[in-house]
Amino acid sequence: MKVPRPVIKRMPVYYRCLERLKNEGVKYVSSQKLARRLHLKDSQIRKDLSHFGKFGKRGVGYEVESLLNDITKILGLHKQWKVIVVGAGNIGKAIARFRALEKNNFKVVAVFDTDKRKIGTELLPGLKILDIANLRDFVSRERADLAILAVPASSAQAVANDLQKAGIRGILCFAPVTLSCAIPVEYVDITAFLKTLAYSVLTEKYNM
Amino acid sequence: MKVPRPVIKRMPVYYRCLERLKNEGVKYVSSQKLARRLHLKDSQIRKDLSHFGKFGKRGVGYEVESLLNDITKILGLHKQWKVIVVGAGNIGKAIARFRALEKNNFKVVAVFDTDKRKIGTELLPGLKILDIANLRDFVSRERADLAILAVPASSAQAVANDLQKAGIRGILCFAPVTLSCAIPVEYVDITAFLKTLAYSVLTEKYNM
DNA sequence: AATATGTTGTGAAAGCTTTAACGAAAAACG
DNA sequence: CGTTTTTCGTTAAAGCTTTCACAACATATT
Repeated sequence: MKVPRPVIKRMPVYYRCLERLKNEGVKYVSSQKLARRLHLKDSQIRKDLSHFGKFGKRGVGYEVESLLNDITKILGLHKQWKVIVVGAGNIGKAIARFRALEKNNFKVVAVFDTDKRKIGTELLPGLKILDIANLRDFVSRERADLAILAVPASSAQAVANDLQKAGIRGILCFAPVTLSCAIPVEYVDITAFLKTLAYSVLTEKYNM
Repeated sequence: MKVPRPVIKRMPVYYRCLERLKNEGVKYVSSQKLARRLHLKDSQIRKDLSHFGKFGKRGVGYEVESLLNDITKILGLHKQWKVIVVGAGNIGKAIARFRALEKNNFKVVAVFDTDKRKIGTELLPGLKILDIANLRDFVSRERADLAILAVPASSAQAVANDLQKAGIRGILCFAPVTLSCAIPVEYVDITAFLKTLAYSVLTEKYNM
């Protein structure tokens, strides 16, 4: 039975909130307390979780650590995902060096670029920029799971095609394009977020 | 009359598609052709645009350049937005140097950090990292519009409070937290996107 | 042991978004 | 010049998501 996309988009939000509660030493939390922290309705949190099972205890709430474990399993974060970064521009390099990925069990195993001057550069100990010509070989040999696509819009579709042929299972696309792919794709268009934000600022009650 | 959020999130997608069509020299485009490019329904595109006015010509379609101009106005991209970046870690630096922002009329006017070793460093010609102690002064003096928040989760709310007091009008938050703010906030949690993607990969038909 | 308080999971209702369907307008064509 | 083709803008229907409301259970209290 298919889980609605809005629910799936909220699961990582629950995850990070529970992680924080765990660090704060909180043992139990109710849907109401979670809702207050996240600016959501308690009923929504309960309904969301109900798509995956029964995790709470009536009269008590949810055990923080155990719910966190359950969500970890739901999102597939209990095993490590092998991630490659394609494109070593500003964004690509930043993502490759970004420690939060590894903390969340996403391991960047390689970075690729076309630029001869960049190839060979070491971004982190043991993480050199590789020639994009070796992309397909690498992906199929190393069985990489996910690709972070940080190349110019003009080459994004071509790279996506290669990635698919090489057996990549999902793409996180930073290029400002809509891809045609048979595998799951998530889009992160940073300027699009700013545009949405600009619109919100202009149409806010007190600014009109 | 309020425009639904899903519509607003699609406007930048139309924008970038029209920009591309314009570069390709296309003069007119129908909702059907746009829909095919974007993997949407033509009726959705027409309905979306109808929230803002009438832009098409029956039997013909939309004039690419004029629709692009109209969407530019709708999103408020005809005037330049002054943007500051708070946090000069991997993400903050990458965003500050990211050329696509300026191309879309978002001008990064300052970058802030707490780290004494970073303060004074020049990220781009004329763009030095400033001391976060000067954040409030700078924002109110220079009338910055938007802030890109790329600080650790633990300090994000405190910085957001300062930004609000200083008169910032919107926040693009890369920190993995839910902020409590009276101004518009957009969230870009990169690890959350990867988590959503991981879930999609696991639940795809052909992987189950 | 009975009562009070708190909280989940869920079925039904309300609210919202997408899709379909079609009249109206514009151009193309014979 | 009338007919055909194309495509928009819009109304209504279908589909989806959120919220409400409450029974069922759990614990605490007297």
